[in-house]
Amino acid sequence: MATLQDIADRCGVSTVTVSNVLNGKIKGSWPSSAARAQRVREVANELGYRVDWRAKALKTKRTYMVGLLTTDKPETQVIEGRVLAGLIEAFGEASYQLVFVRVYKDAPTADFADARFDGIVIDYHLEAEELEVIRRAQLPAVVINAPAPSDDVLSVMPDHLEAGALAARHLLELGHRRIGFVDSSESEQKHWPRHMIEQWRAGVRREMRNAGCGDGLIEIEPRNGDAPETADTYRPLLTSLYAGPDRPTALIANNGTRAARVALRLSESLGLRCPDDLSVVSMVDEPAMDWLSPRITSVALPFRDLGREAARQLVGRIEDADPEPRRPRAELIVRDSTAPPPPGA
Amino acid sequence: MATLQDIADRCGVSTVTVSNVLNGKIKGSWPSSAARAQRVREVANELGYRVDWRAKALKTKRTYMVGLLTTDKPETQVIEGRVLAGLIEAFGEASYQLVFVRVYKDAPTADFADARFDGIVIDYHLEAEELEVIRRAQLPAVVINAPAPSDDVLSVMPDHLEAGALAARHLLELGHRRIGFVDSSESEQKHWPRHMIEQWRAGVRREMRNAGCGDGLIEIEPRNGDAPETADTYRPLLTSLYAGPDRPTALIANNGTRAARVALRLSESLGLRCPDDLSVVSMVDEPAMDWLSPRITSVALPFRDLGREAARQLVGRIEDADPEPRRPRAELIVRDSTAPPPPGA
DNA sequence: TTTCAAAAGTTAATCGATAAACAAATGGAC
DNA sequence: GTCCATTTGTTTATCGATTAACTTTTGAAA
Repeated sequence: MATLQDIADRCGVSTVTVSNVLNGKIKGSWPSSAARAQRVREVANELGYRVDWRAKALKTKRTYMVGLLTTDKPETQVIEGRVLAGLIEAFGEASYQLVFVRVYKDAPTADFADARFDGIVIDYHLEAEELEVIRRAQLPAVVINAPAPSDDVLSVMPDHLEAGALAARHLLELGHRRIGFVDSSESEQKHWPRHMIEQWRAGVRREMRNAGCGDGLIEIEPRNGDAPETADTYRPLLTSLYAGPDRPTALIANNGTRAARVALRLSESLGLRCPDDLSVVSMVDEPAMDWLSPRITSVALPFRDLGREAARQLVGRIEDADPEPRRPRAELIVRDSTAPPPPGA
Repeated sequence: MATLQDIADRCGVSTVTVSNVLNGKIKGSWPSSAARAQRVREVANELGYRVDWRAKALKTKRTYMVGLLTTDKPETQVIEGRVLAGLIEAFGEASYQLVFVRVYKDAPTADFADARFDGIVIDYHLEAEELEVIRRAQLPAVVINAPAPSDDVLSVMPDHLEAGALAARHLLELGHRRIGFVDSSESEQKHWPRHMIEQWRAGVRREMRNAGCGDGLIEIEPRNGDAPETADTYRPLLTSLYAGPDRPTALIANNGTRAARVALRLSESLGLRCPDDLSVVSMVDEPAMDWLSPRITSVALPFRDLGREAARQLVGRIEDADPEPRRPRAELIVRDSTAPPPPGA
C-alpha cells in the first residue's frame, strides 16, 4: 500500500506537500505549483494511493466512524433495511463509515467508548432508557423517526400528520364519510412508540374535519389486557360496531398485520367483502401488503430518504455546517383494498 | 480520555510496561511484579482507560474492522436482520467492529480499499459478479448461506438437505404420500440463488424415497416466461393437477409468499380447504407466516446462528486459529396449515 | 556465594498522517 | 528595481500505541 512518503519520494517533494495537494489546500495560483500539484495527483493515482485513516484519525482526533445503535432484543428487527440503505449511501458519500453497535444493558458505555465515534445514529426502536447512553457519550447524535429526547440531539422524522391526512384524503375522495381508525390492542401498545400513531390519527381527524365530517372518525382500540393480540382480538368490537347504525365504510389500520387481519379475516366473518363493502388502508407498507389478496392500499414511509437525511444532518453537525433540515414525505400506494363505499351505506 | 502515558506517570513505570500489563504479557511470577501489575490495572480502571484502536491499528497493521458487503439494489433487502444480529453479537465479543460497505458496480474497490478491513462478510444475496470484488481484495472472507466461490473463502451454511428432509418427514409422519414441491416461476428463478432450493428439493426426495414413496414427489414449476409472478401464475398448473388422479395431498413451497398463495387463495379456488384437504409447508419462515390464517407451518433457517458462526469462523481465520466448523440446524415450526390427509385421498 | 536463564522493565524507533512554525518563492504595486 | 502581502514548501514535532533491542531483576541451581 502506497504512503505519502512513496509519492513524495517520486516527486521530489515533502510528504506535507503531498498531503496538502491531496487535501486541496493548494490553490494552484502559480504555474509552477499548479504543475507540481498535477504531477503529485498523477503519481498518487498511479500508485493507487488511499489515505490511511488510522493515521489520519490518530492525528486529527476524528475517526470518520459513526455508530449505529441497535437493540439487543432478539425479537425486534435490528433496523429497517431501507433506512439502513439510505444511511450507508449518504455516509459513504461523505466518507464516513457506519459501524454497528449493540447496546448492552449491563455495560452500556464500554464498547461504545472504545469505538470513539464521531457521531451516533439512533434507530426509532430504541427506548428512553437506552437513549441515556448517548447523553453520556456527549457526541453529535441523530434520532430517526422519533422526537429528539433533548435539544442537542438531531431528529429526522417524516410529517406523520400529513401521512395520516394522505390516507384520509384518499378515502374521502372515494366518498367515504365514516372511517374507523384501528389502533393497537392494549398488550401491543406497550411495545411501540406512540408518537407516530398519535400523529397519524390527528392527521386523519384534521382531514375529516376539513371535509365536514368531523364526527365520522371512529376509534377502534380493543381492551385485551395482557393477552396476546390475534385476529380474534378485534372481532367483538367490530361485530358490535357493525351491528349498530353508524358503521364505518372504511378502516385505517396502524400497521400491516392489523390491516391484513381486518381486510382478510374480519371482513369475511362480518359478512363484508373488501373492497366492495369495506375499504382498508394500512399505515405501514410491508412486503405482504403487495401479495396478499386483495393487495392492500398503504402509506409508505420514506425510509430510504429518512436514512439519507439523517446522515446528512449528522455529518453537518459533526463538521459544524448544520444544513437546513428537510422533511421526507410519506407516499400513498393505492392498491386493491380501497374502493367507493357501497351504494346503500 | 486517559492514555497509556497517564497511567505510566501515575504508577512510575514506562508506557511499555503498562501496555504489557494490560495485554497480559506479564506472567506475574514474582511478588514485586505481580503487585505492580495489579496497581497498573487498578489505575487503568480508575481512569477509565480504553485502548485507542486508531493508534493500535496504525502500529499493528490491523484495523479490527470487518466489512459487510451489501448490494445497492434498492429492492433487495439489505440483509436479514437476524443474521445481522448474530454477526454483531459475535464480532462484538471478539472486539471487532462491523462496518457496512455498499458495493458499487462502477468503482468496486475504491471505498473498499479505503477501509482496510481485516476481513469481509458476504451476504448470500450477492451475485458472482460482485464476489469478484473480494477476490481482488485478498482478505479473509466468509460467505453466509451460499457455497464458497473459491477454496480460500470460508462459507457458513445450514444443512439445507436436512431442512428439506425436515419438512418432508413432518408430512410423511402425518400420513401424506404424494407431496408437491412448489418451485419459483421462471421469471423469479433468475433473481434467486438456486443452491438452497435444489438442496431442499433433494432433501424432500431423499426422505420420500426412504419412506417408500419415491415417485410421490410432484414438481410444480410454472413456465410464465418473463411475466411477473402472481397468485394466478400457479392456478392453471394446479387446476390441471387436481383434475387428475395423482393429486398431492400436501405442498411444500420454496418461500413464504408462494406458500401463502397456495394455502390461502389457490386452495380456495380449487375447492380445497387448508389444512383439512390440503397441507402446506413454507421453506422460509417469514413474519407473515405467523399471522396469516391459517398460520403456516414453516422451516426456520437458523439465521442468528448463521451470523454468529460466520463471525466465529472469520475471526478464527483472521487470527490464524481456524476453529472447527459448526453447521447451524434448521428448525420446523409446526402451525395450523398441516394436518393428516383427508380420509378418501 | 556465585552463576545464570528467565522474567520484567527501559529506552529508542516506528506506524502514516497532519499541525505548527518557519523559510522561500512569487507577482503585482510603488 | 524594491517592497510586500500572499501563496507554497520545508522542517520538526506529534497523535497513542507497539515492536525491537537492550538492561536490570530475580529466584533457584551449582
